[in-house]
Amino acid sequence: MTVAAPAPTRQRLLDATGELLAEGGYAAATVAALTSRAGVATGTLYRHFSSKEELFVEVFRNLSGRELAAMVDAAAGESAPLDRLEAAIDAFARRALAEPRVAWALLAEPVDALVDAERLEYRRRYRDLVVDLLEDASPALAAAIVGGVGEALVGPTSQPPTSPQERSALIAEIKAFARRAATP
Amino acid sequence: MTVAAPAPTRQRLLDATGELLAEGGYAAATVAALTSRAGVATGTLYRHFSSKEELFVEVFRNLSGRELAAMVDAAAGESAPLDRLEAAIDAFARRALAEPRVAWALLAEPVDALVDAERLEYRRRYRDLVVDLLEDASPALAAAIVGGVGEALVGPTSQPPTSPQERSALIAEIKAFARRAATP
DNA sequence: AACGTATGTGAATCCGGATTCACATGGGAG
DNA sequence: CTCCCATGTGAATCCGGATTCACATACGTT
Repeated sequence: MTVAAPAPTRQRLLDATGELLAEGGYAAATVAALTSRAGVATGTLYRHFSSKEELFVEVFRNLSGRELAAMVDAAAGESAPLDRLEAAIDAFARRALAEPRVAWALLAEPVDALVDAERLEYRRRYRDLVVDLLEDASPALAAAIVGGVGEALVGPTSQPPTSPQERSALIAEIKAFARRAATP
Repeated sequence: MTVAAPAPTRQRLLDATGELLAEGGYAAATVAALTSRAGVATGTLYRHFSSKEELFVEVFRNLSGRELAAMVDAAAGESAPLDRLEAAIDAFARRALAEPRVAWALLAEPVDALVDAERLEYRRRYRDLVVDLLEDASPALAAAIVGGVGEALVGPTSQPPTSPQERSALIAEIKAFARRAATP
């Protein structure tokens, strides 16, 4: 007796939106484009979500949750605080470089108010994760580490994706940065 | 010989936009609002700028240039690389905390494409300034330092403005962070 | 004075994309 | 068999803010 099993259509809308996001960011995910990719009419969106924004929020939440989980997971394998931080950053960096468009959409790309609020929430979680991994680091320091990793990786000044070697070098450098910053 | 001529219209438009920006961000600076504050009709904007975006770009450029200049200036008083970095960050942080709305508008607030491009440019300059102050630090490290300082100061996770003491403590913590991160 | 150019005006218009709604359709309940 | 509700459709509509443009006005030039 499955209660509220998500209608296939609903899931197709979520999937289509995620795909469009990964390809061309929020700008590419218009109602016309995403309903068409999901194989439904525009009006159908509103049978499952009260607005486009709400659909976006759900997609955003799913994607962000996955990233956070991957970091927590990676950190679980280590026991020393600095090693945990490094493991989490390693996971984050690898994933971000593998799917740069998604990373950009989650961390920095301009969107509407509701999604922005959601992003705020997730930034806080990243920060709190760092506070946690380092066993009660100050929030400001944790924020600086999160911001530093983010900027170096997907910030507007970061170089476009690199060759495998350069990629490894970048990740190593970012981890070294974080370790120094976190070392009292 | 004109004496104390009233600010020309073009300048009044720039000023009005800057004020609105400092008060309510880009969202508050609609064409209707800013022309009204400047005391002219909407159409007048287009006698001096080819579009609203261009007006914004000019305002943005002025404000950002001022910030960058303040940092360069502050750094000029020091001779050791780490001291120069610290002085520049100190100047940046004090100004950002004094005018948080402006700092947010310059560093992070979502806007349109043209302004975004300008912001990109200025982020690079901040980064390059750090590369320079540290005498050829790697761009990635410089970006991480810039990102870290920015996030801790005006990022979405940073606490709202604090009391004078808390403010000093935050600045001190950020400087310490940058110093550690920049120390080989 | 007559003309030309720069500047100002603001209601009308445009514009792109989200949202609505009158009209299907299908399948389960009574 | 009929009714009802959930779901689907897509053209029409709405919406908010930027942009245009026909009509002043001021002032310098000839």
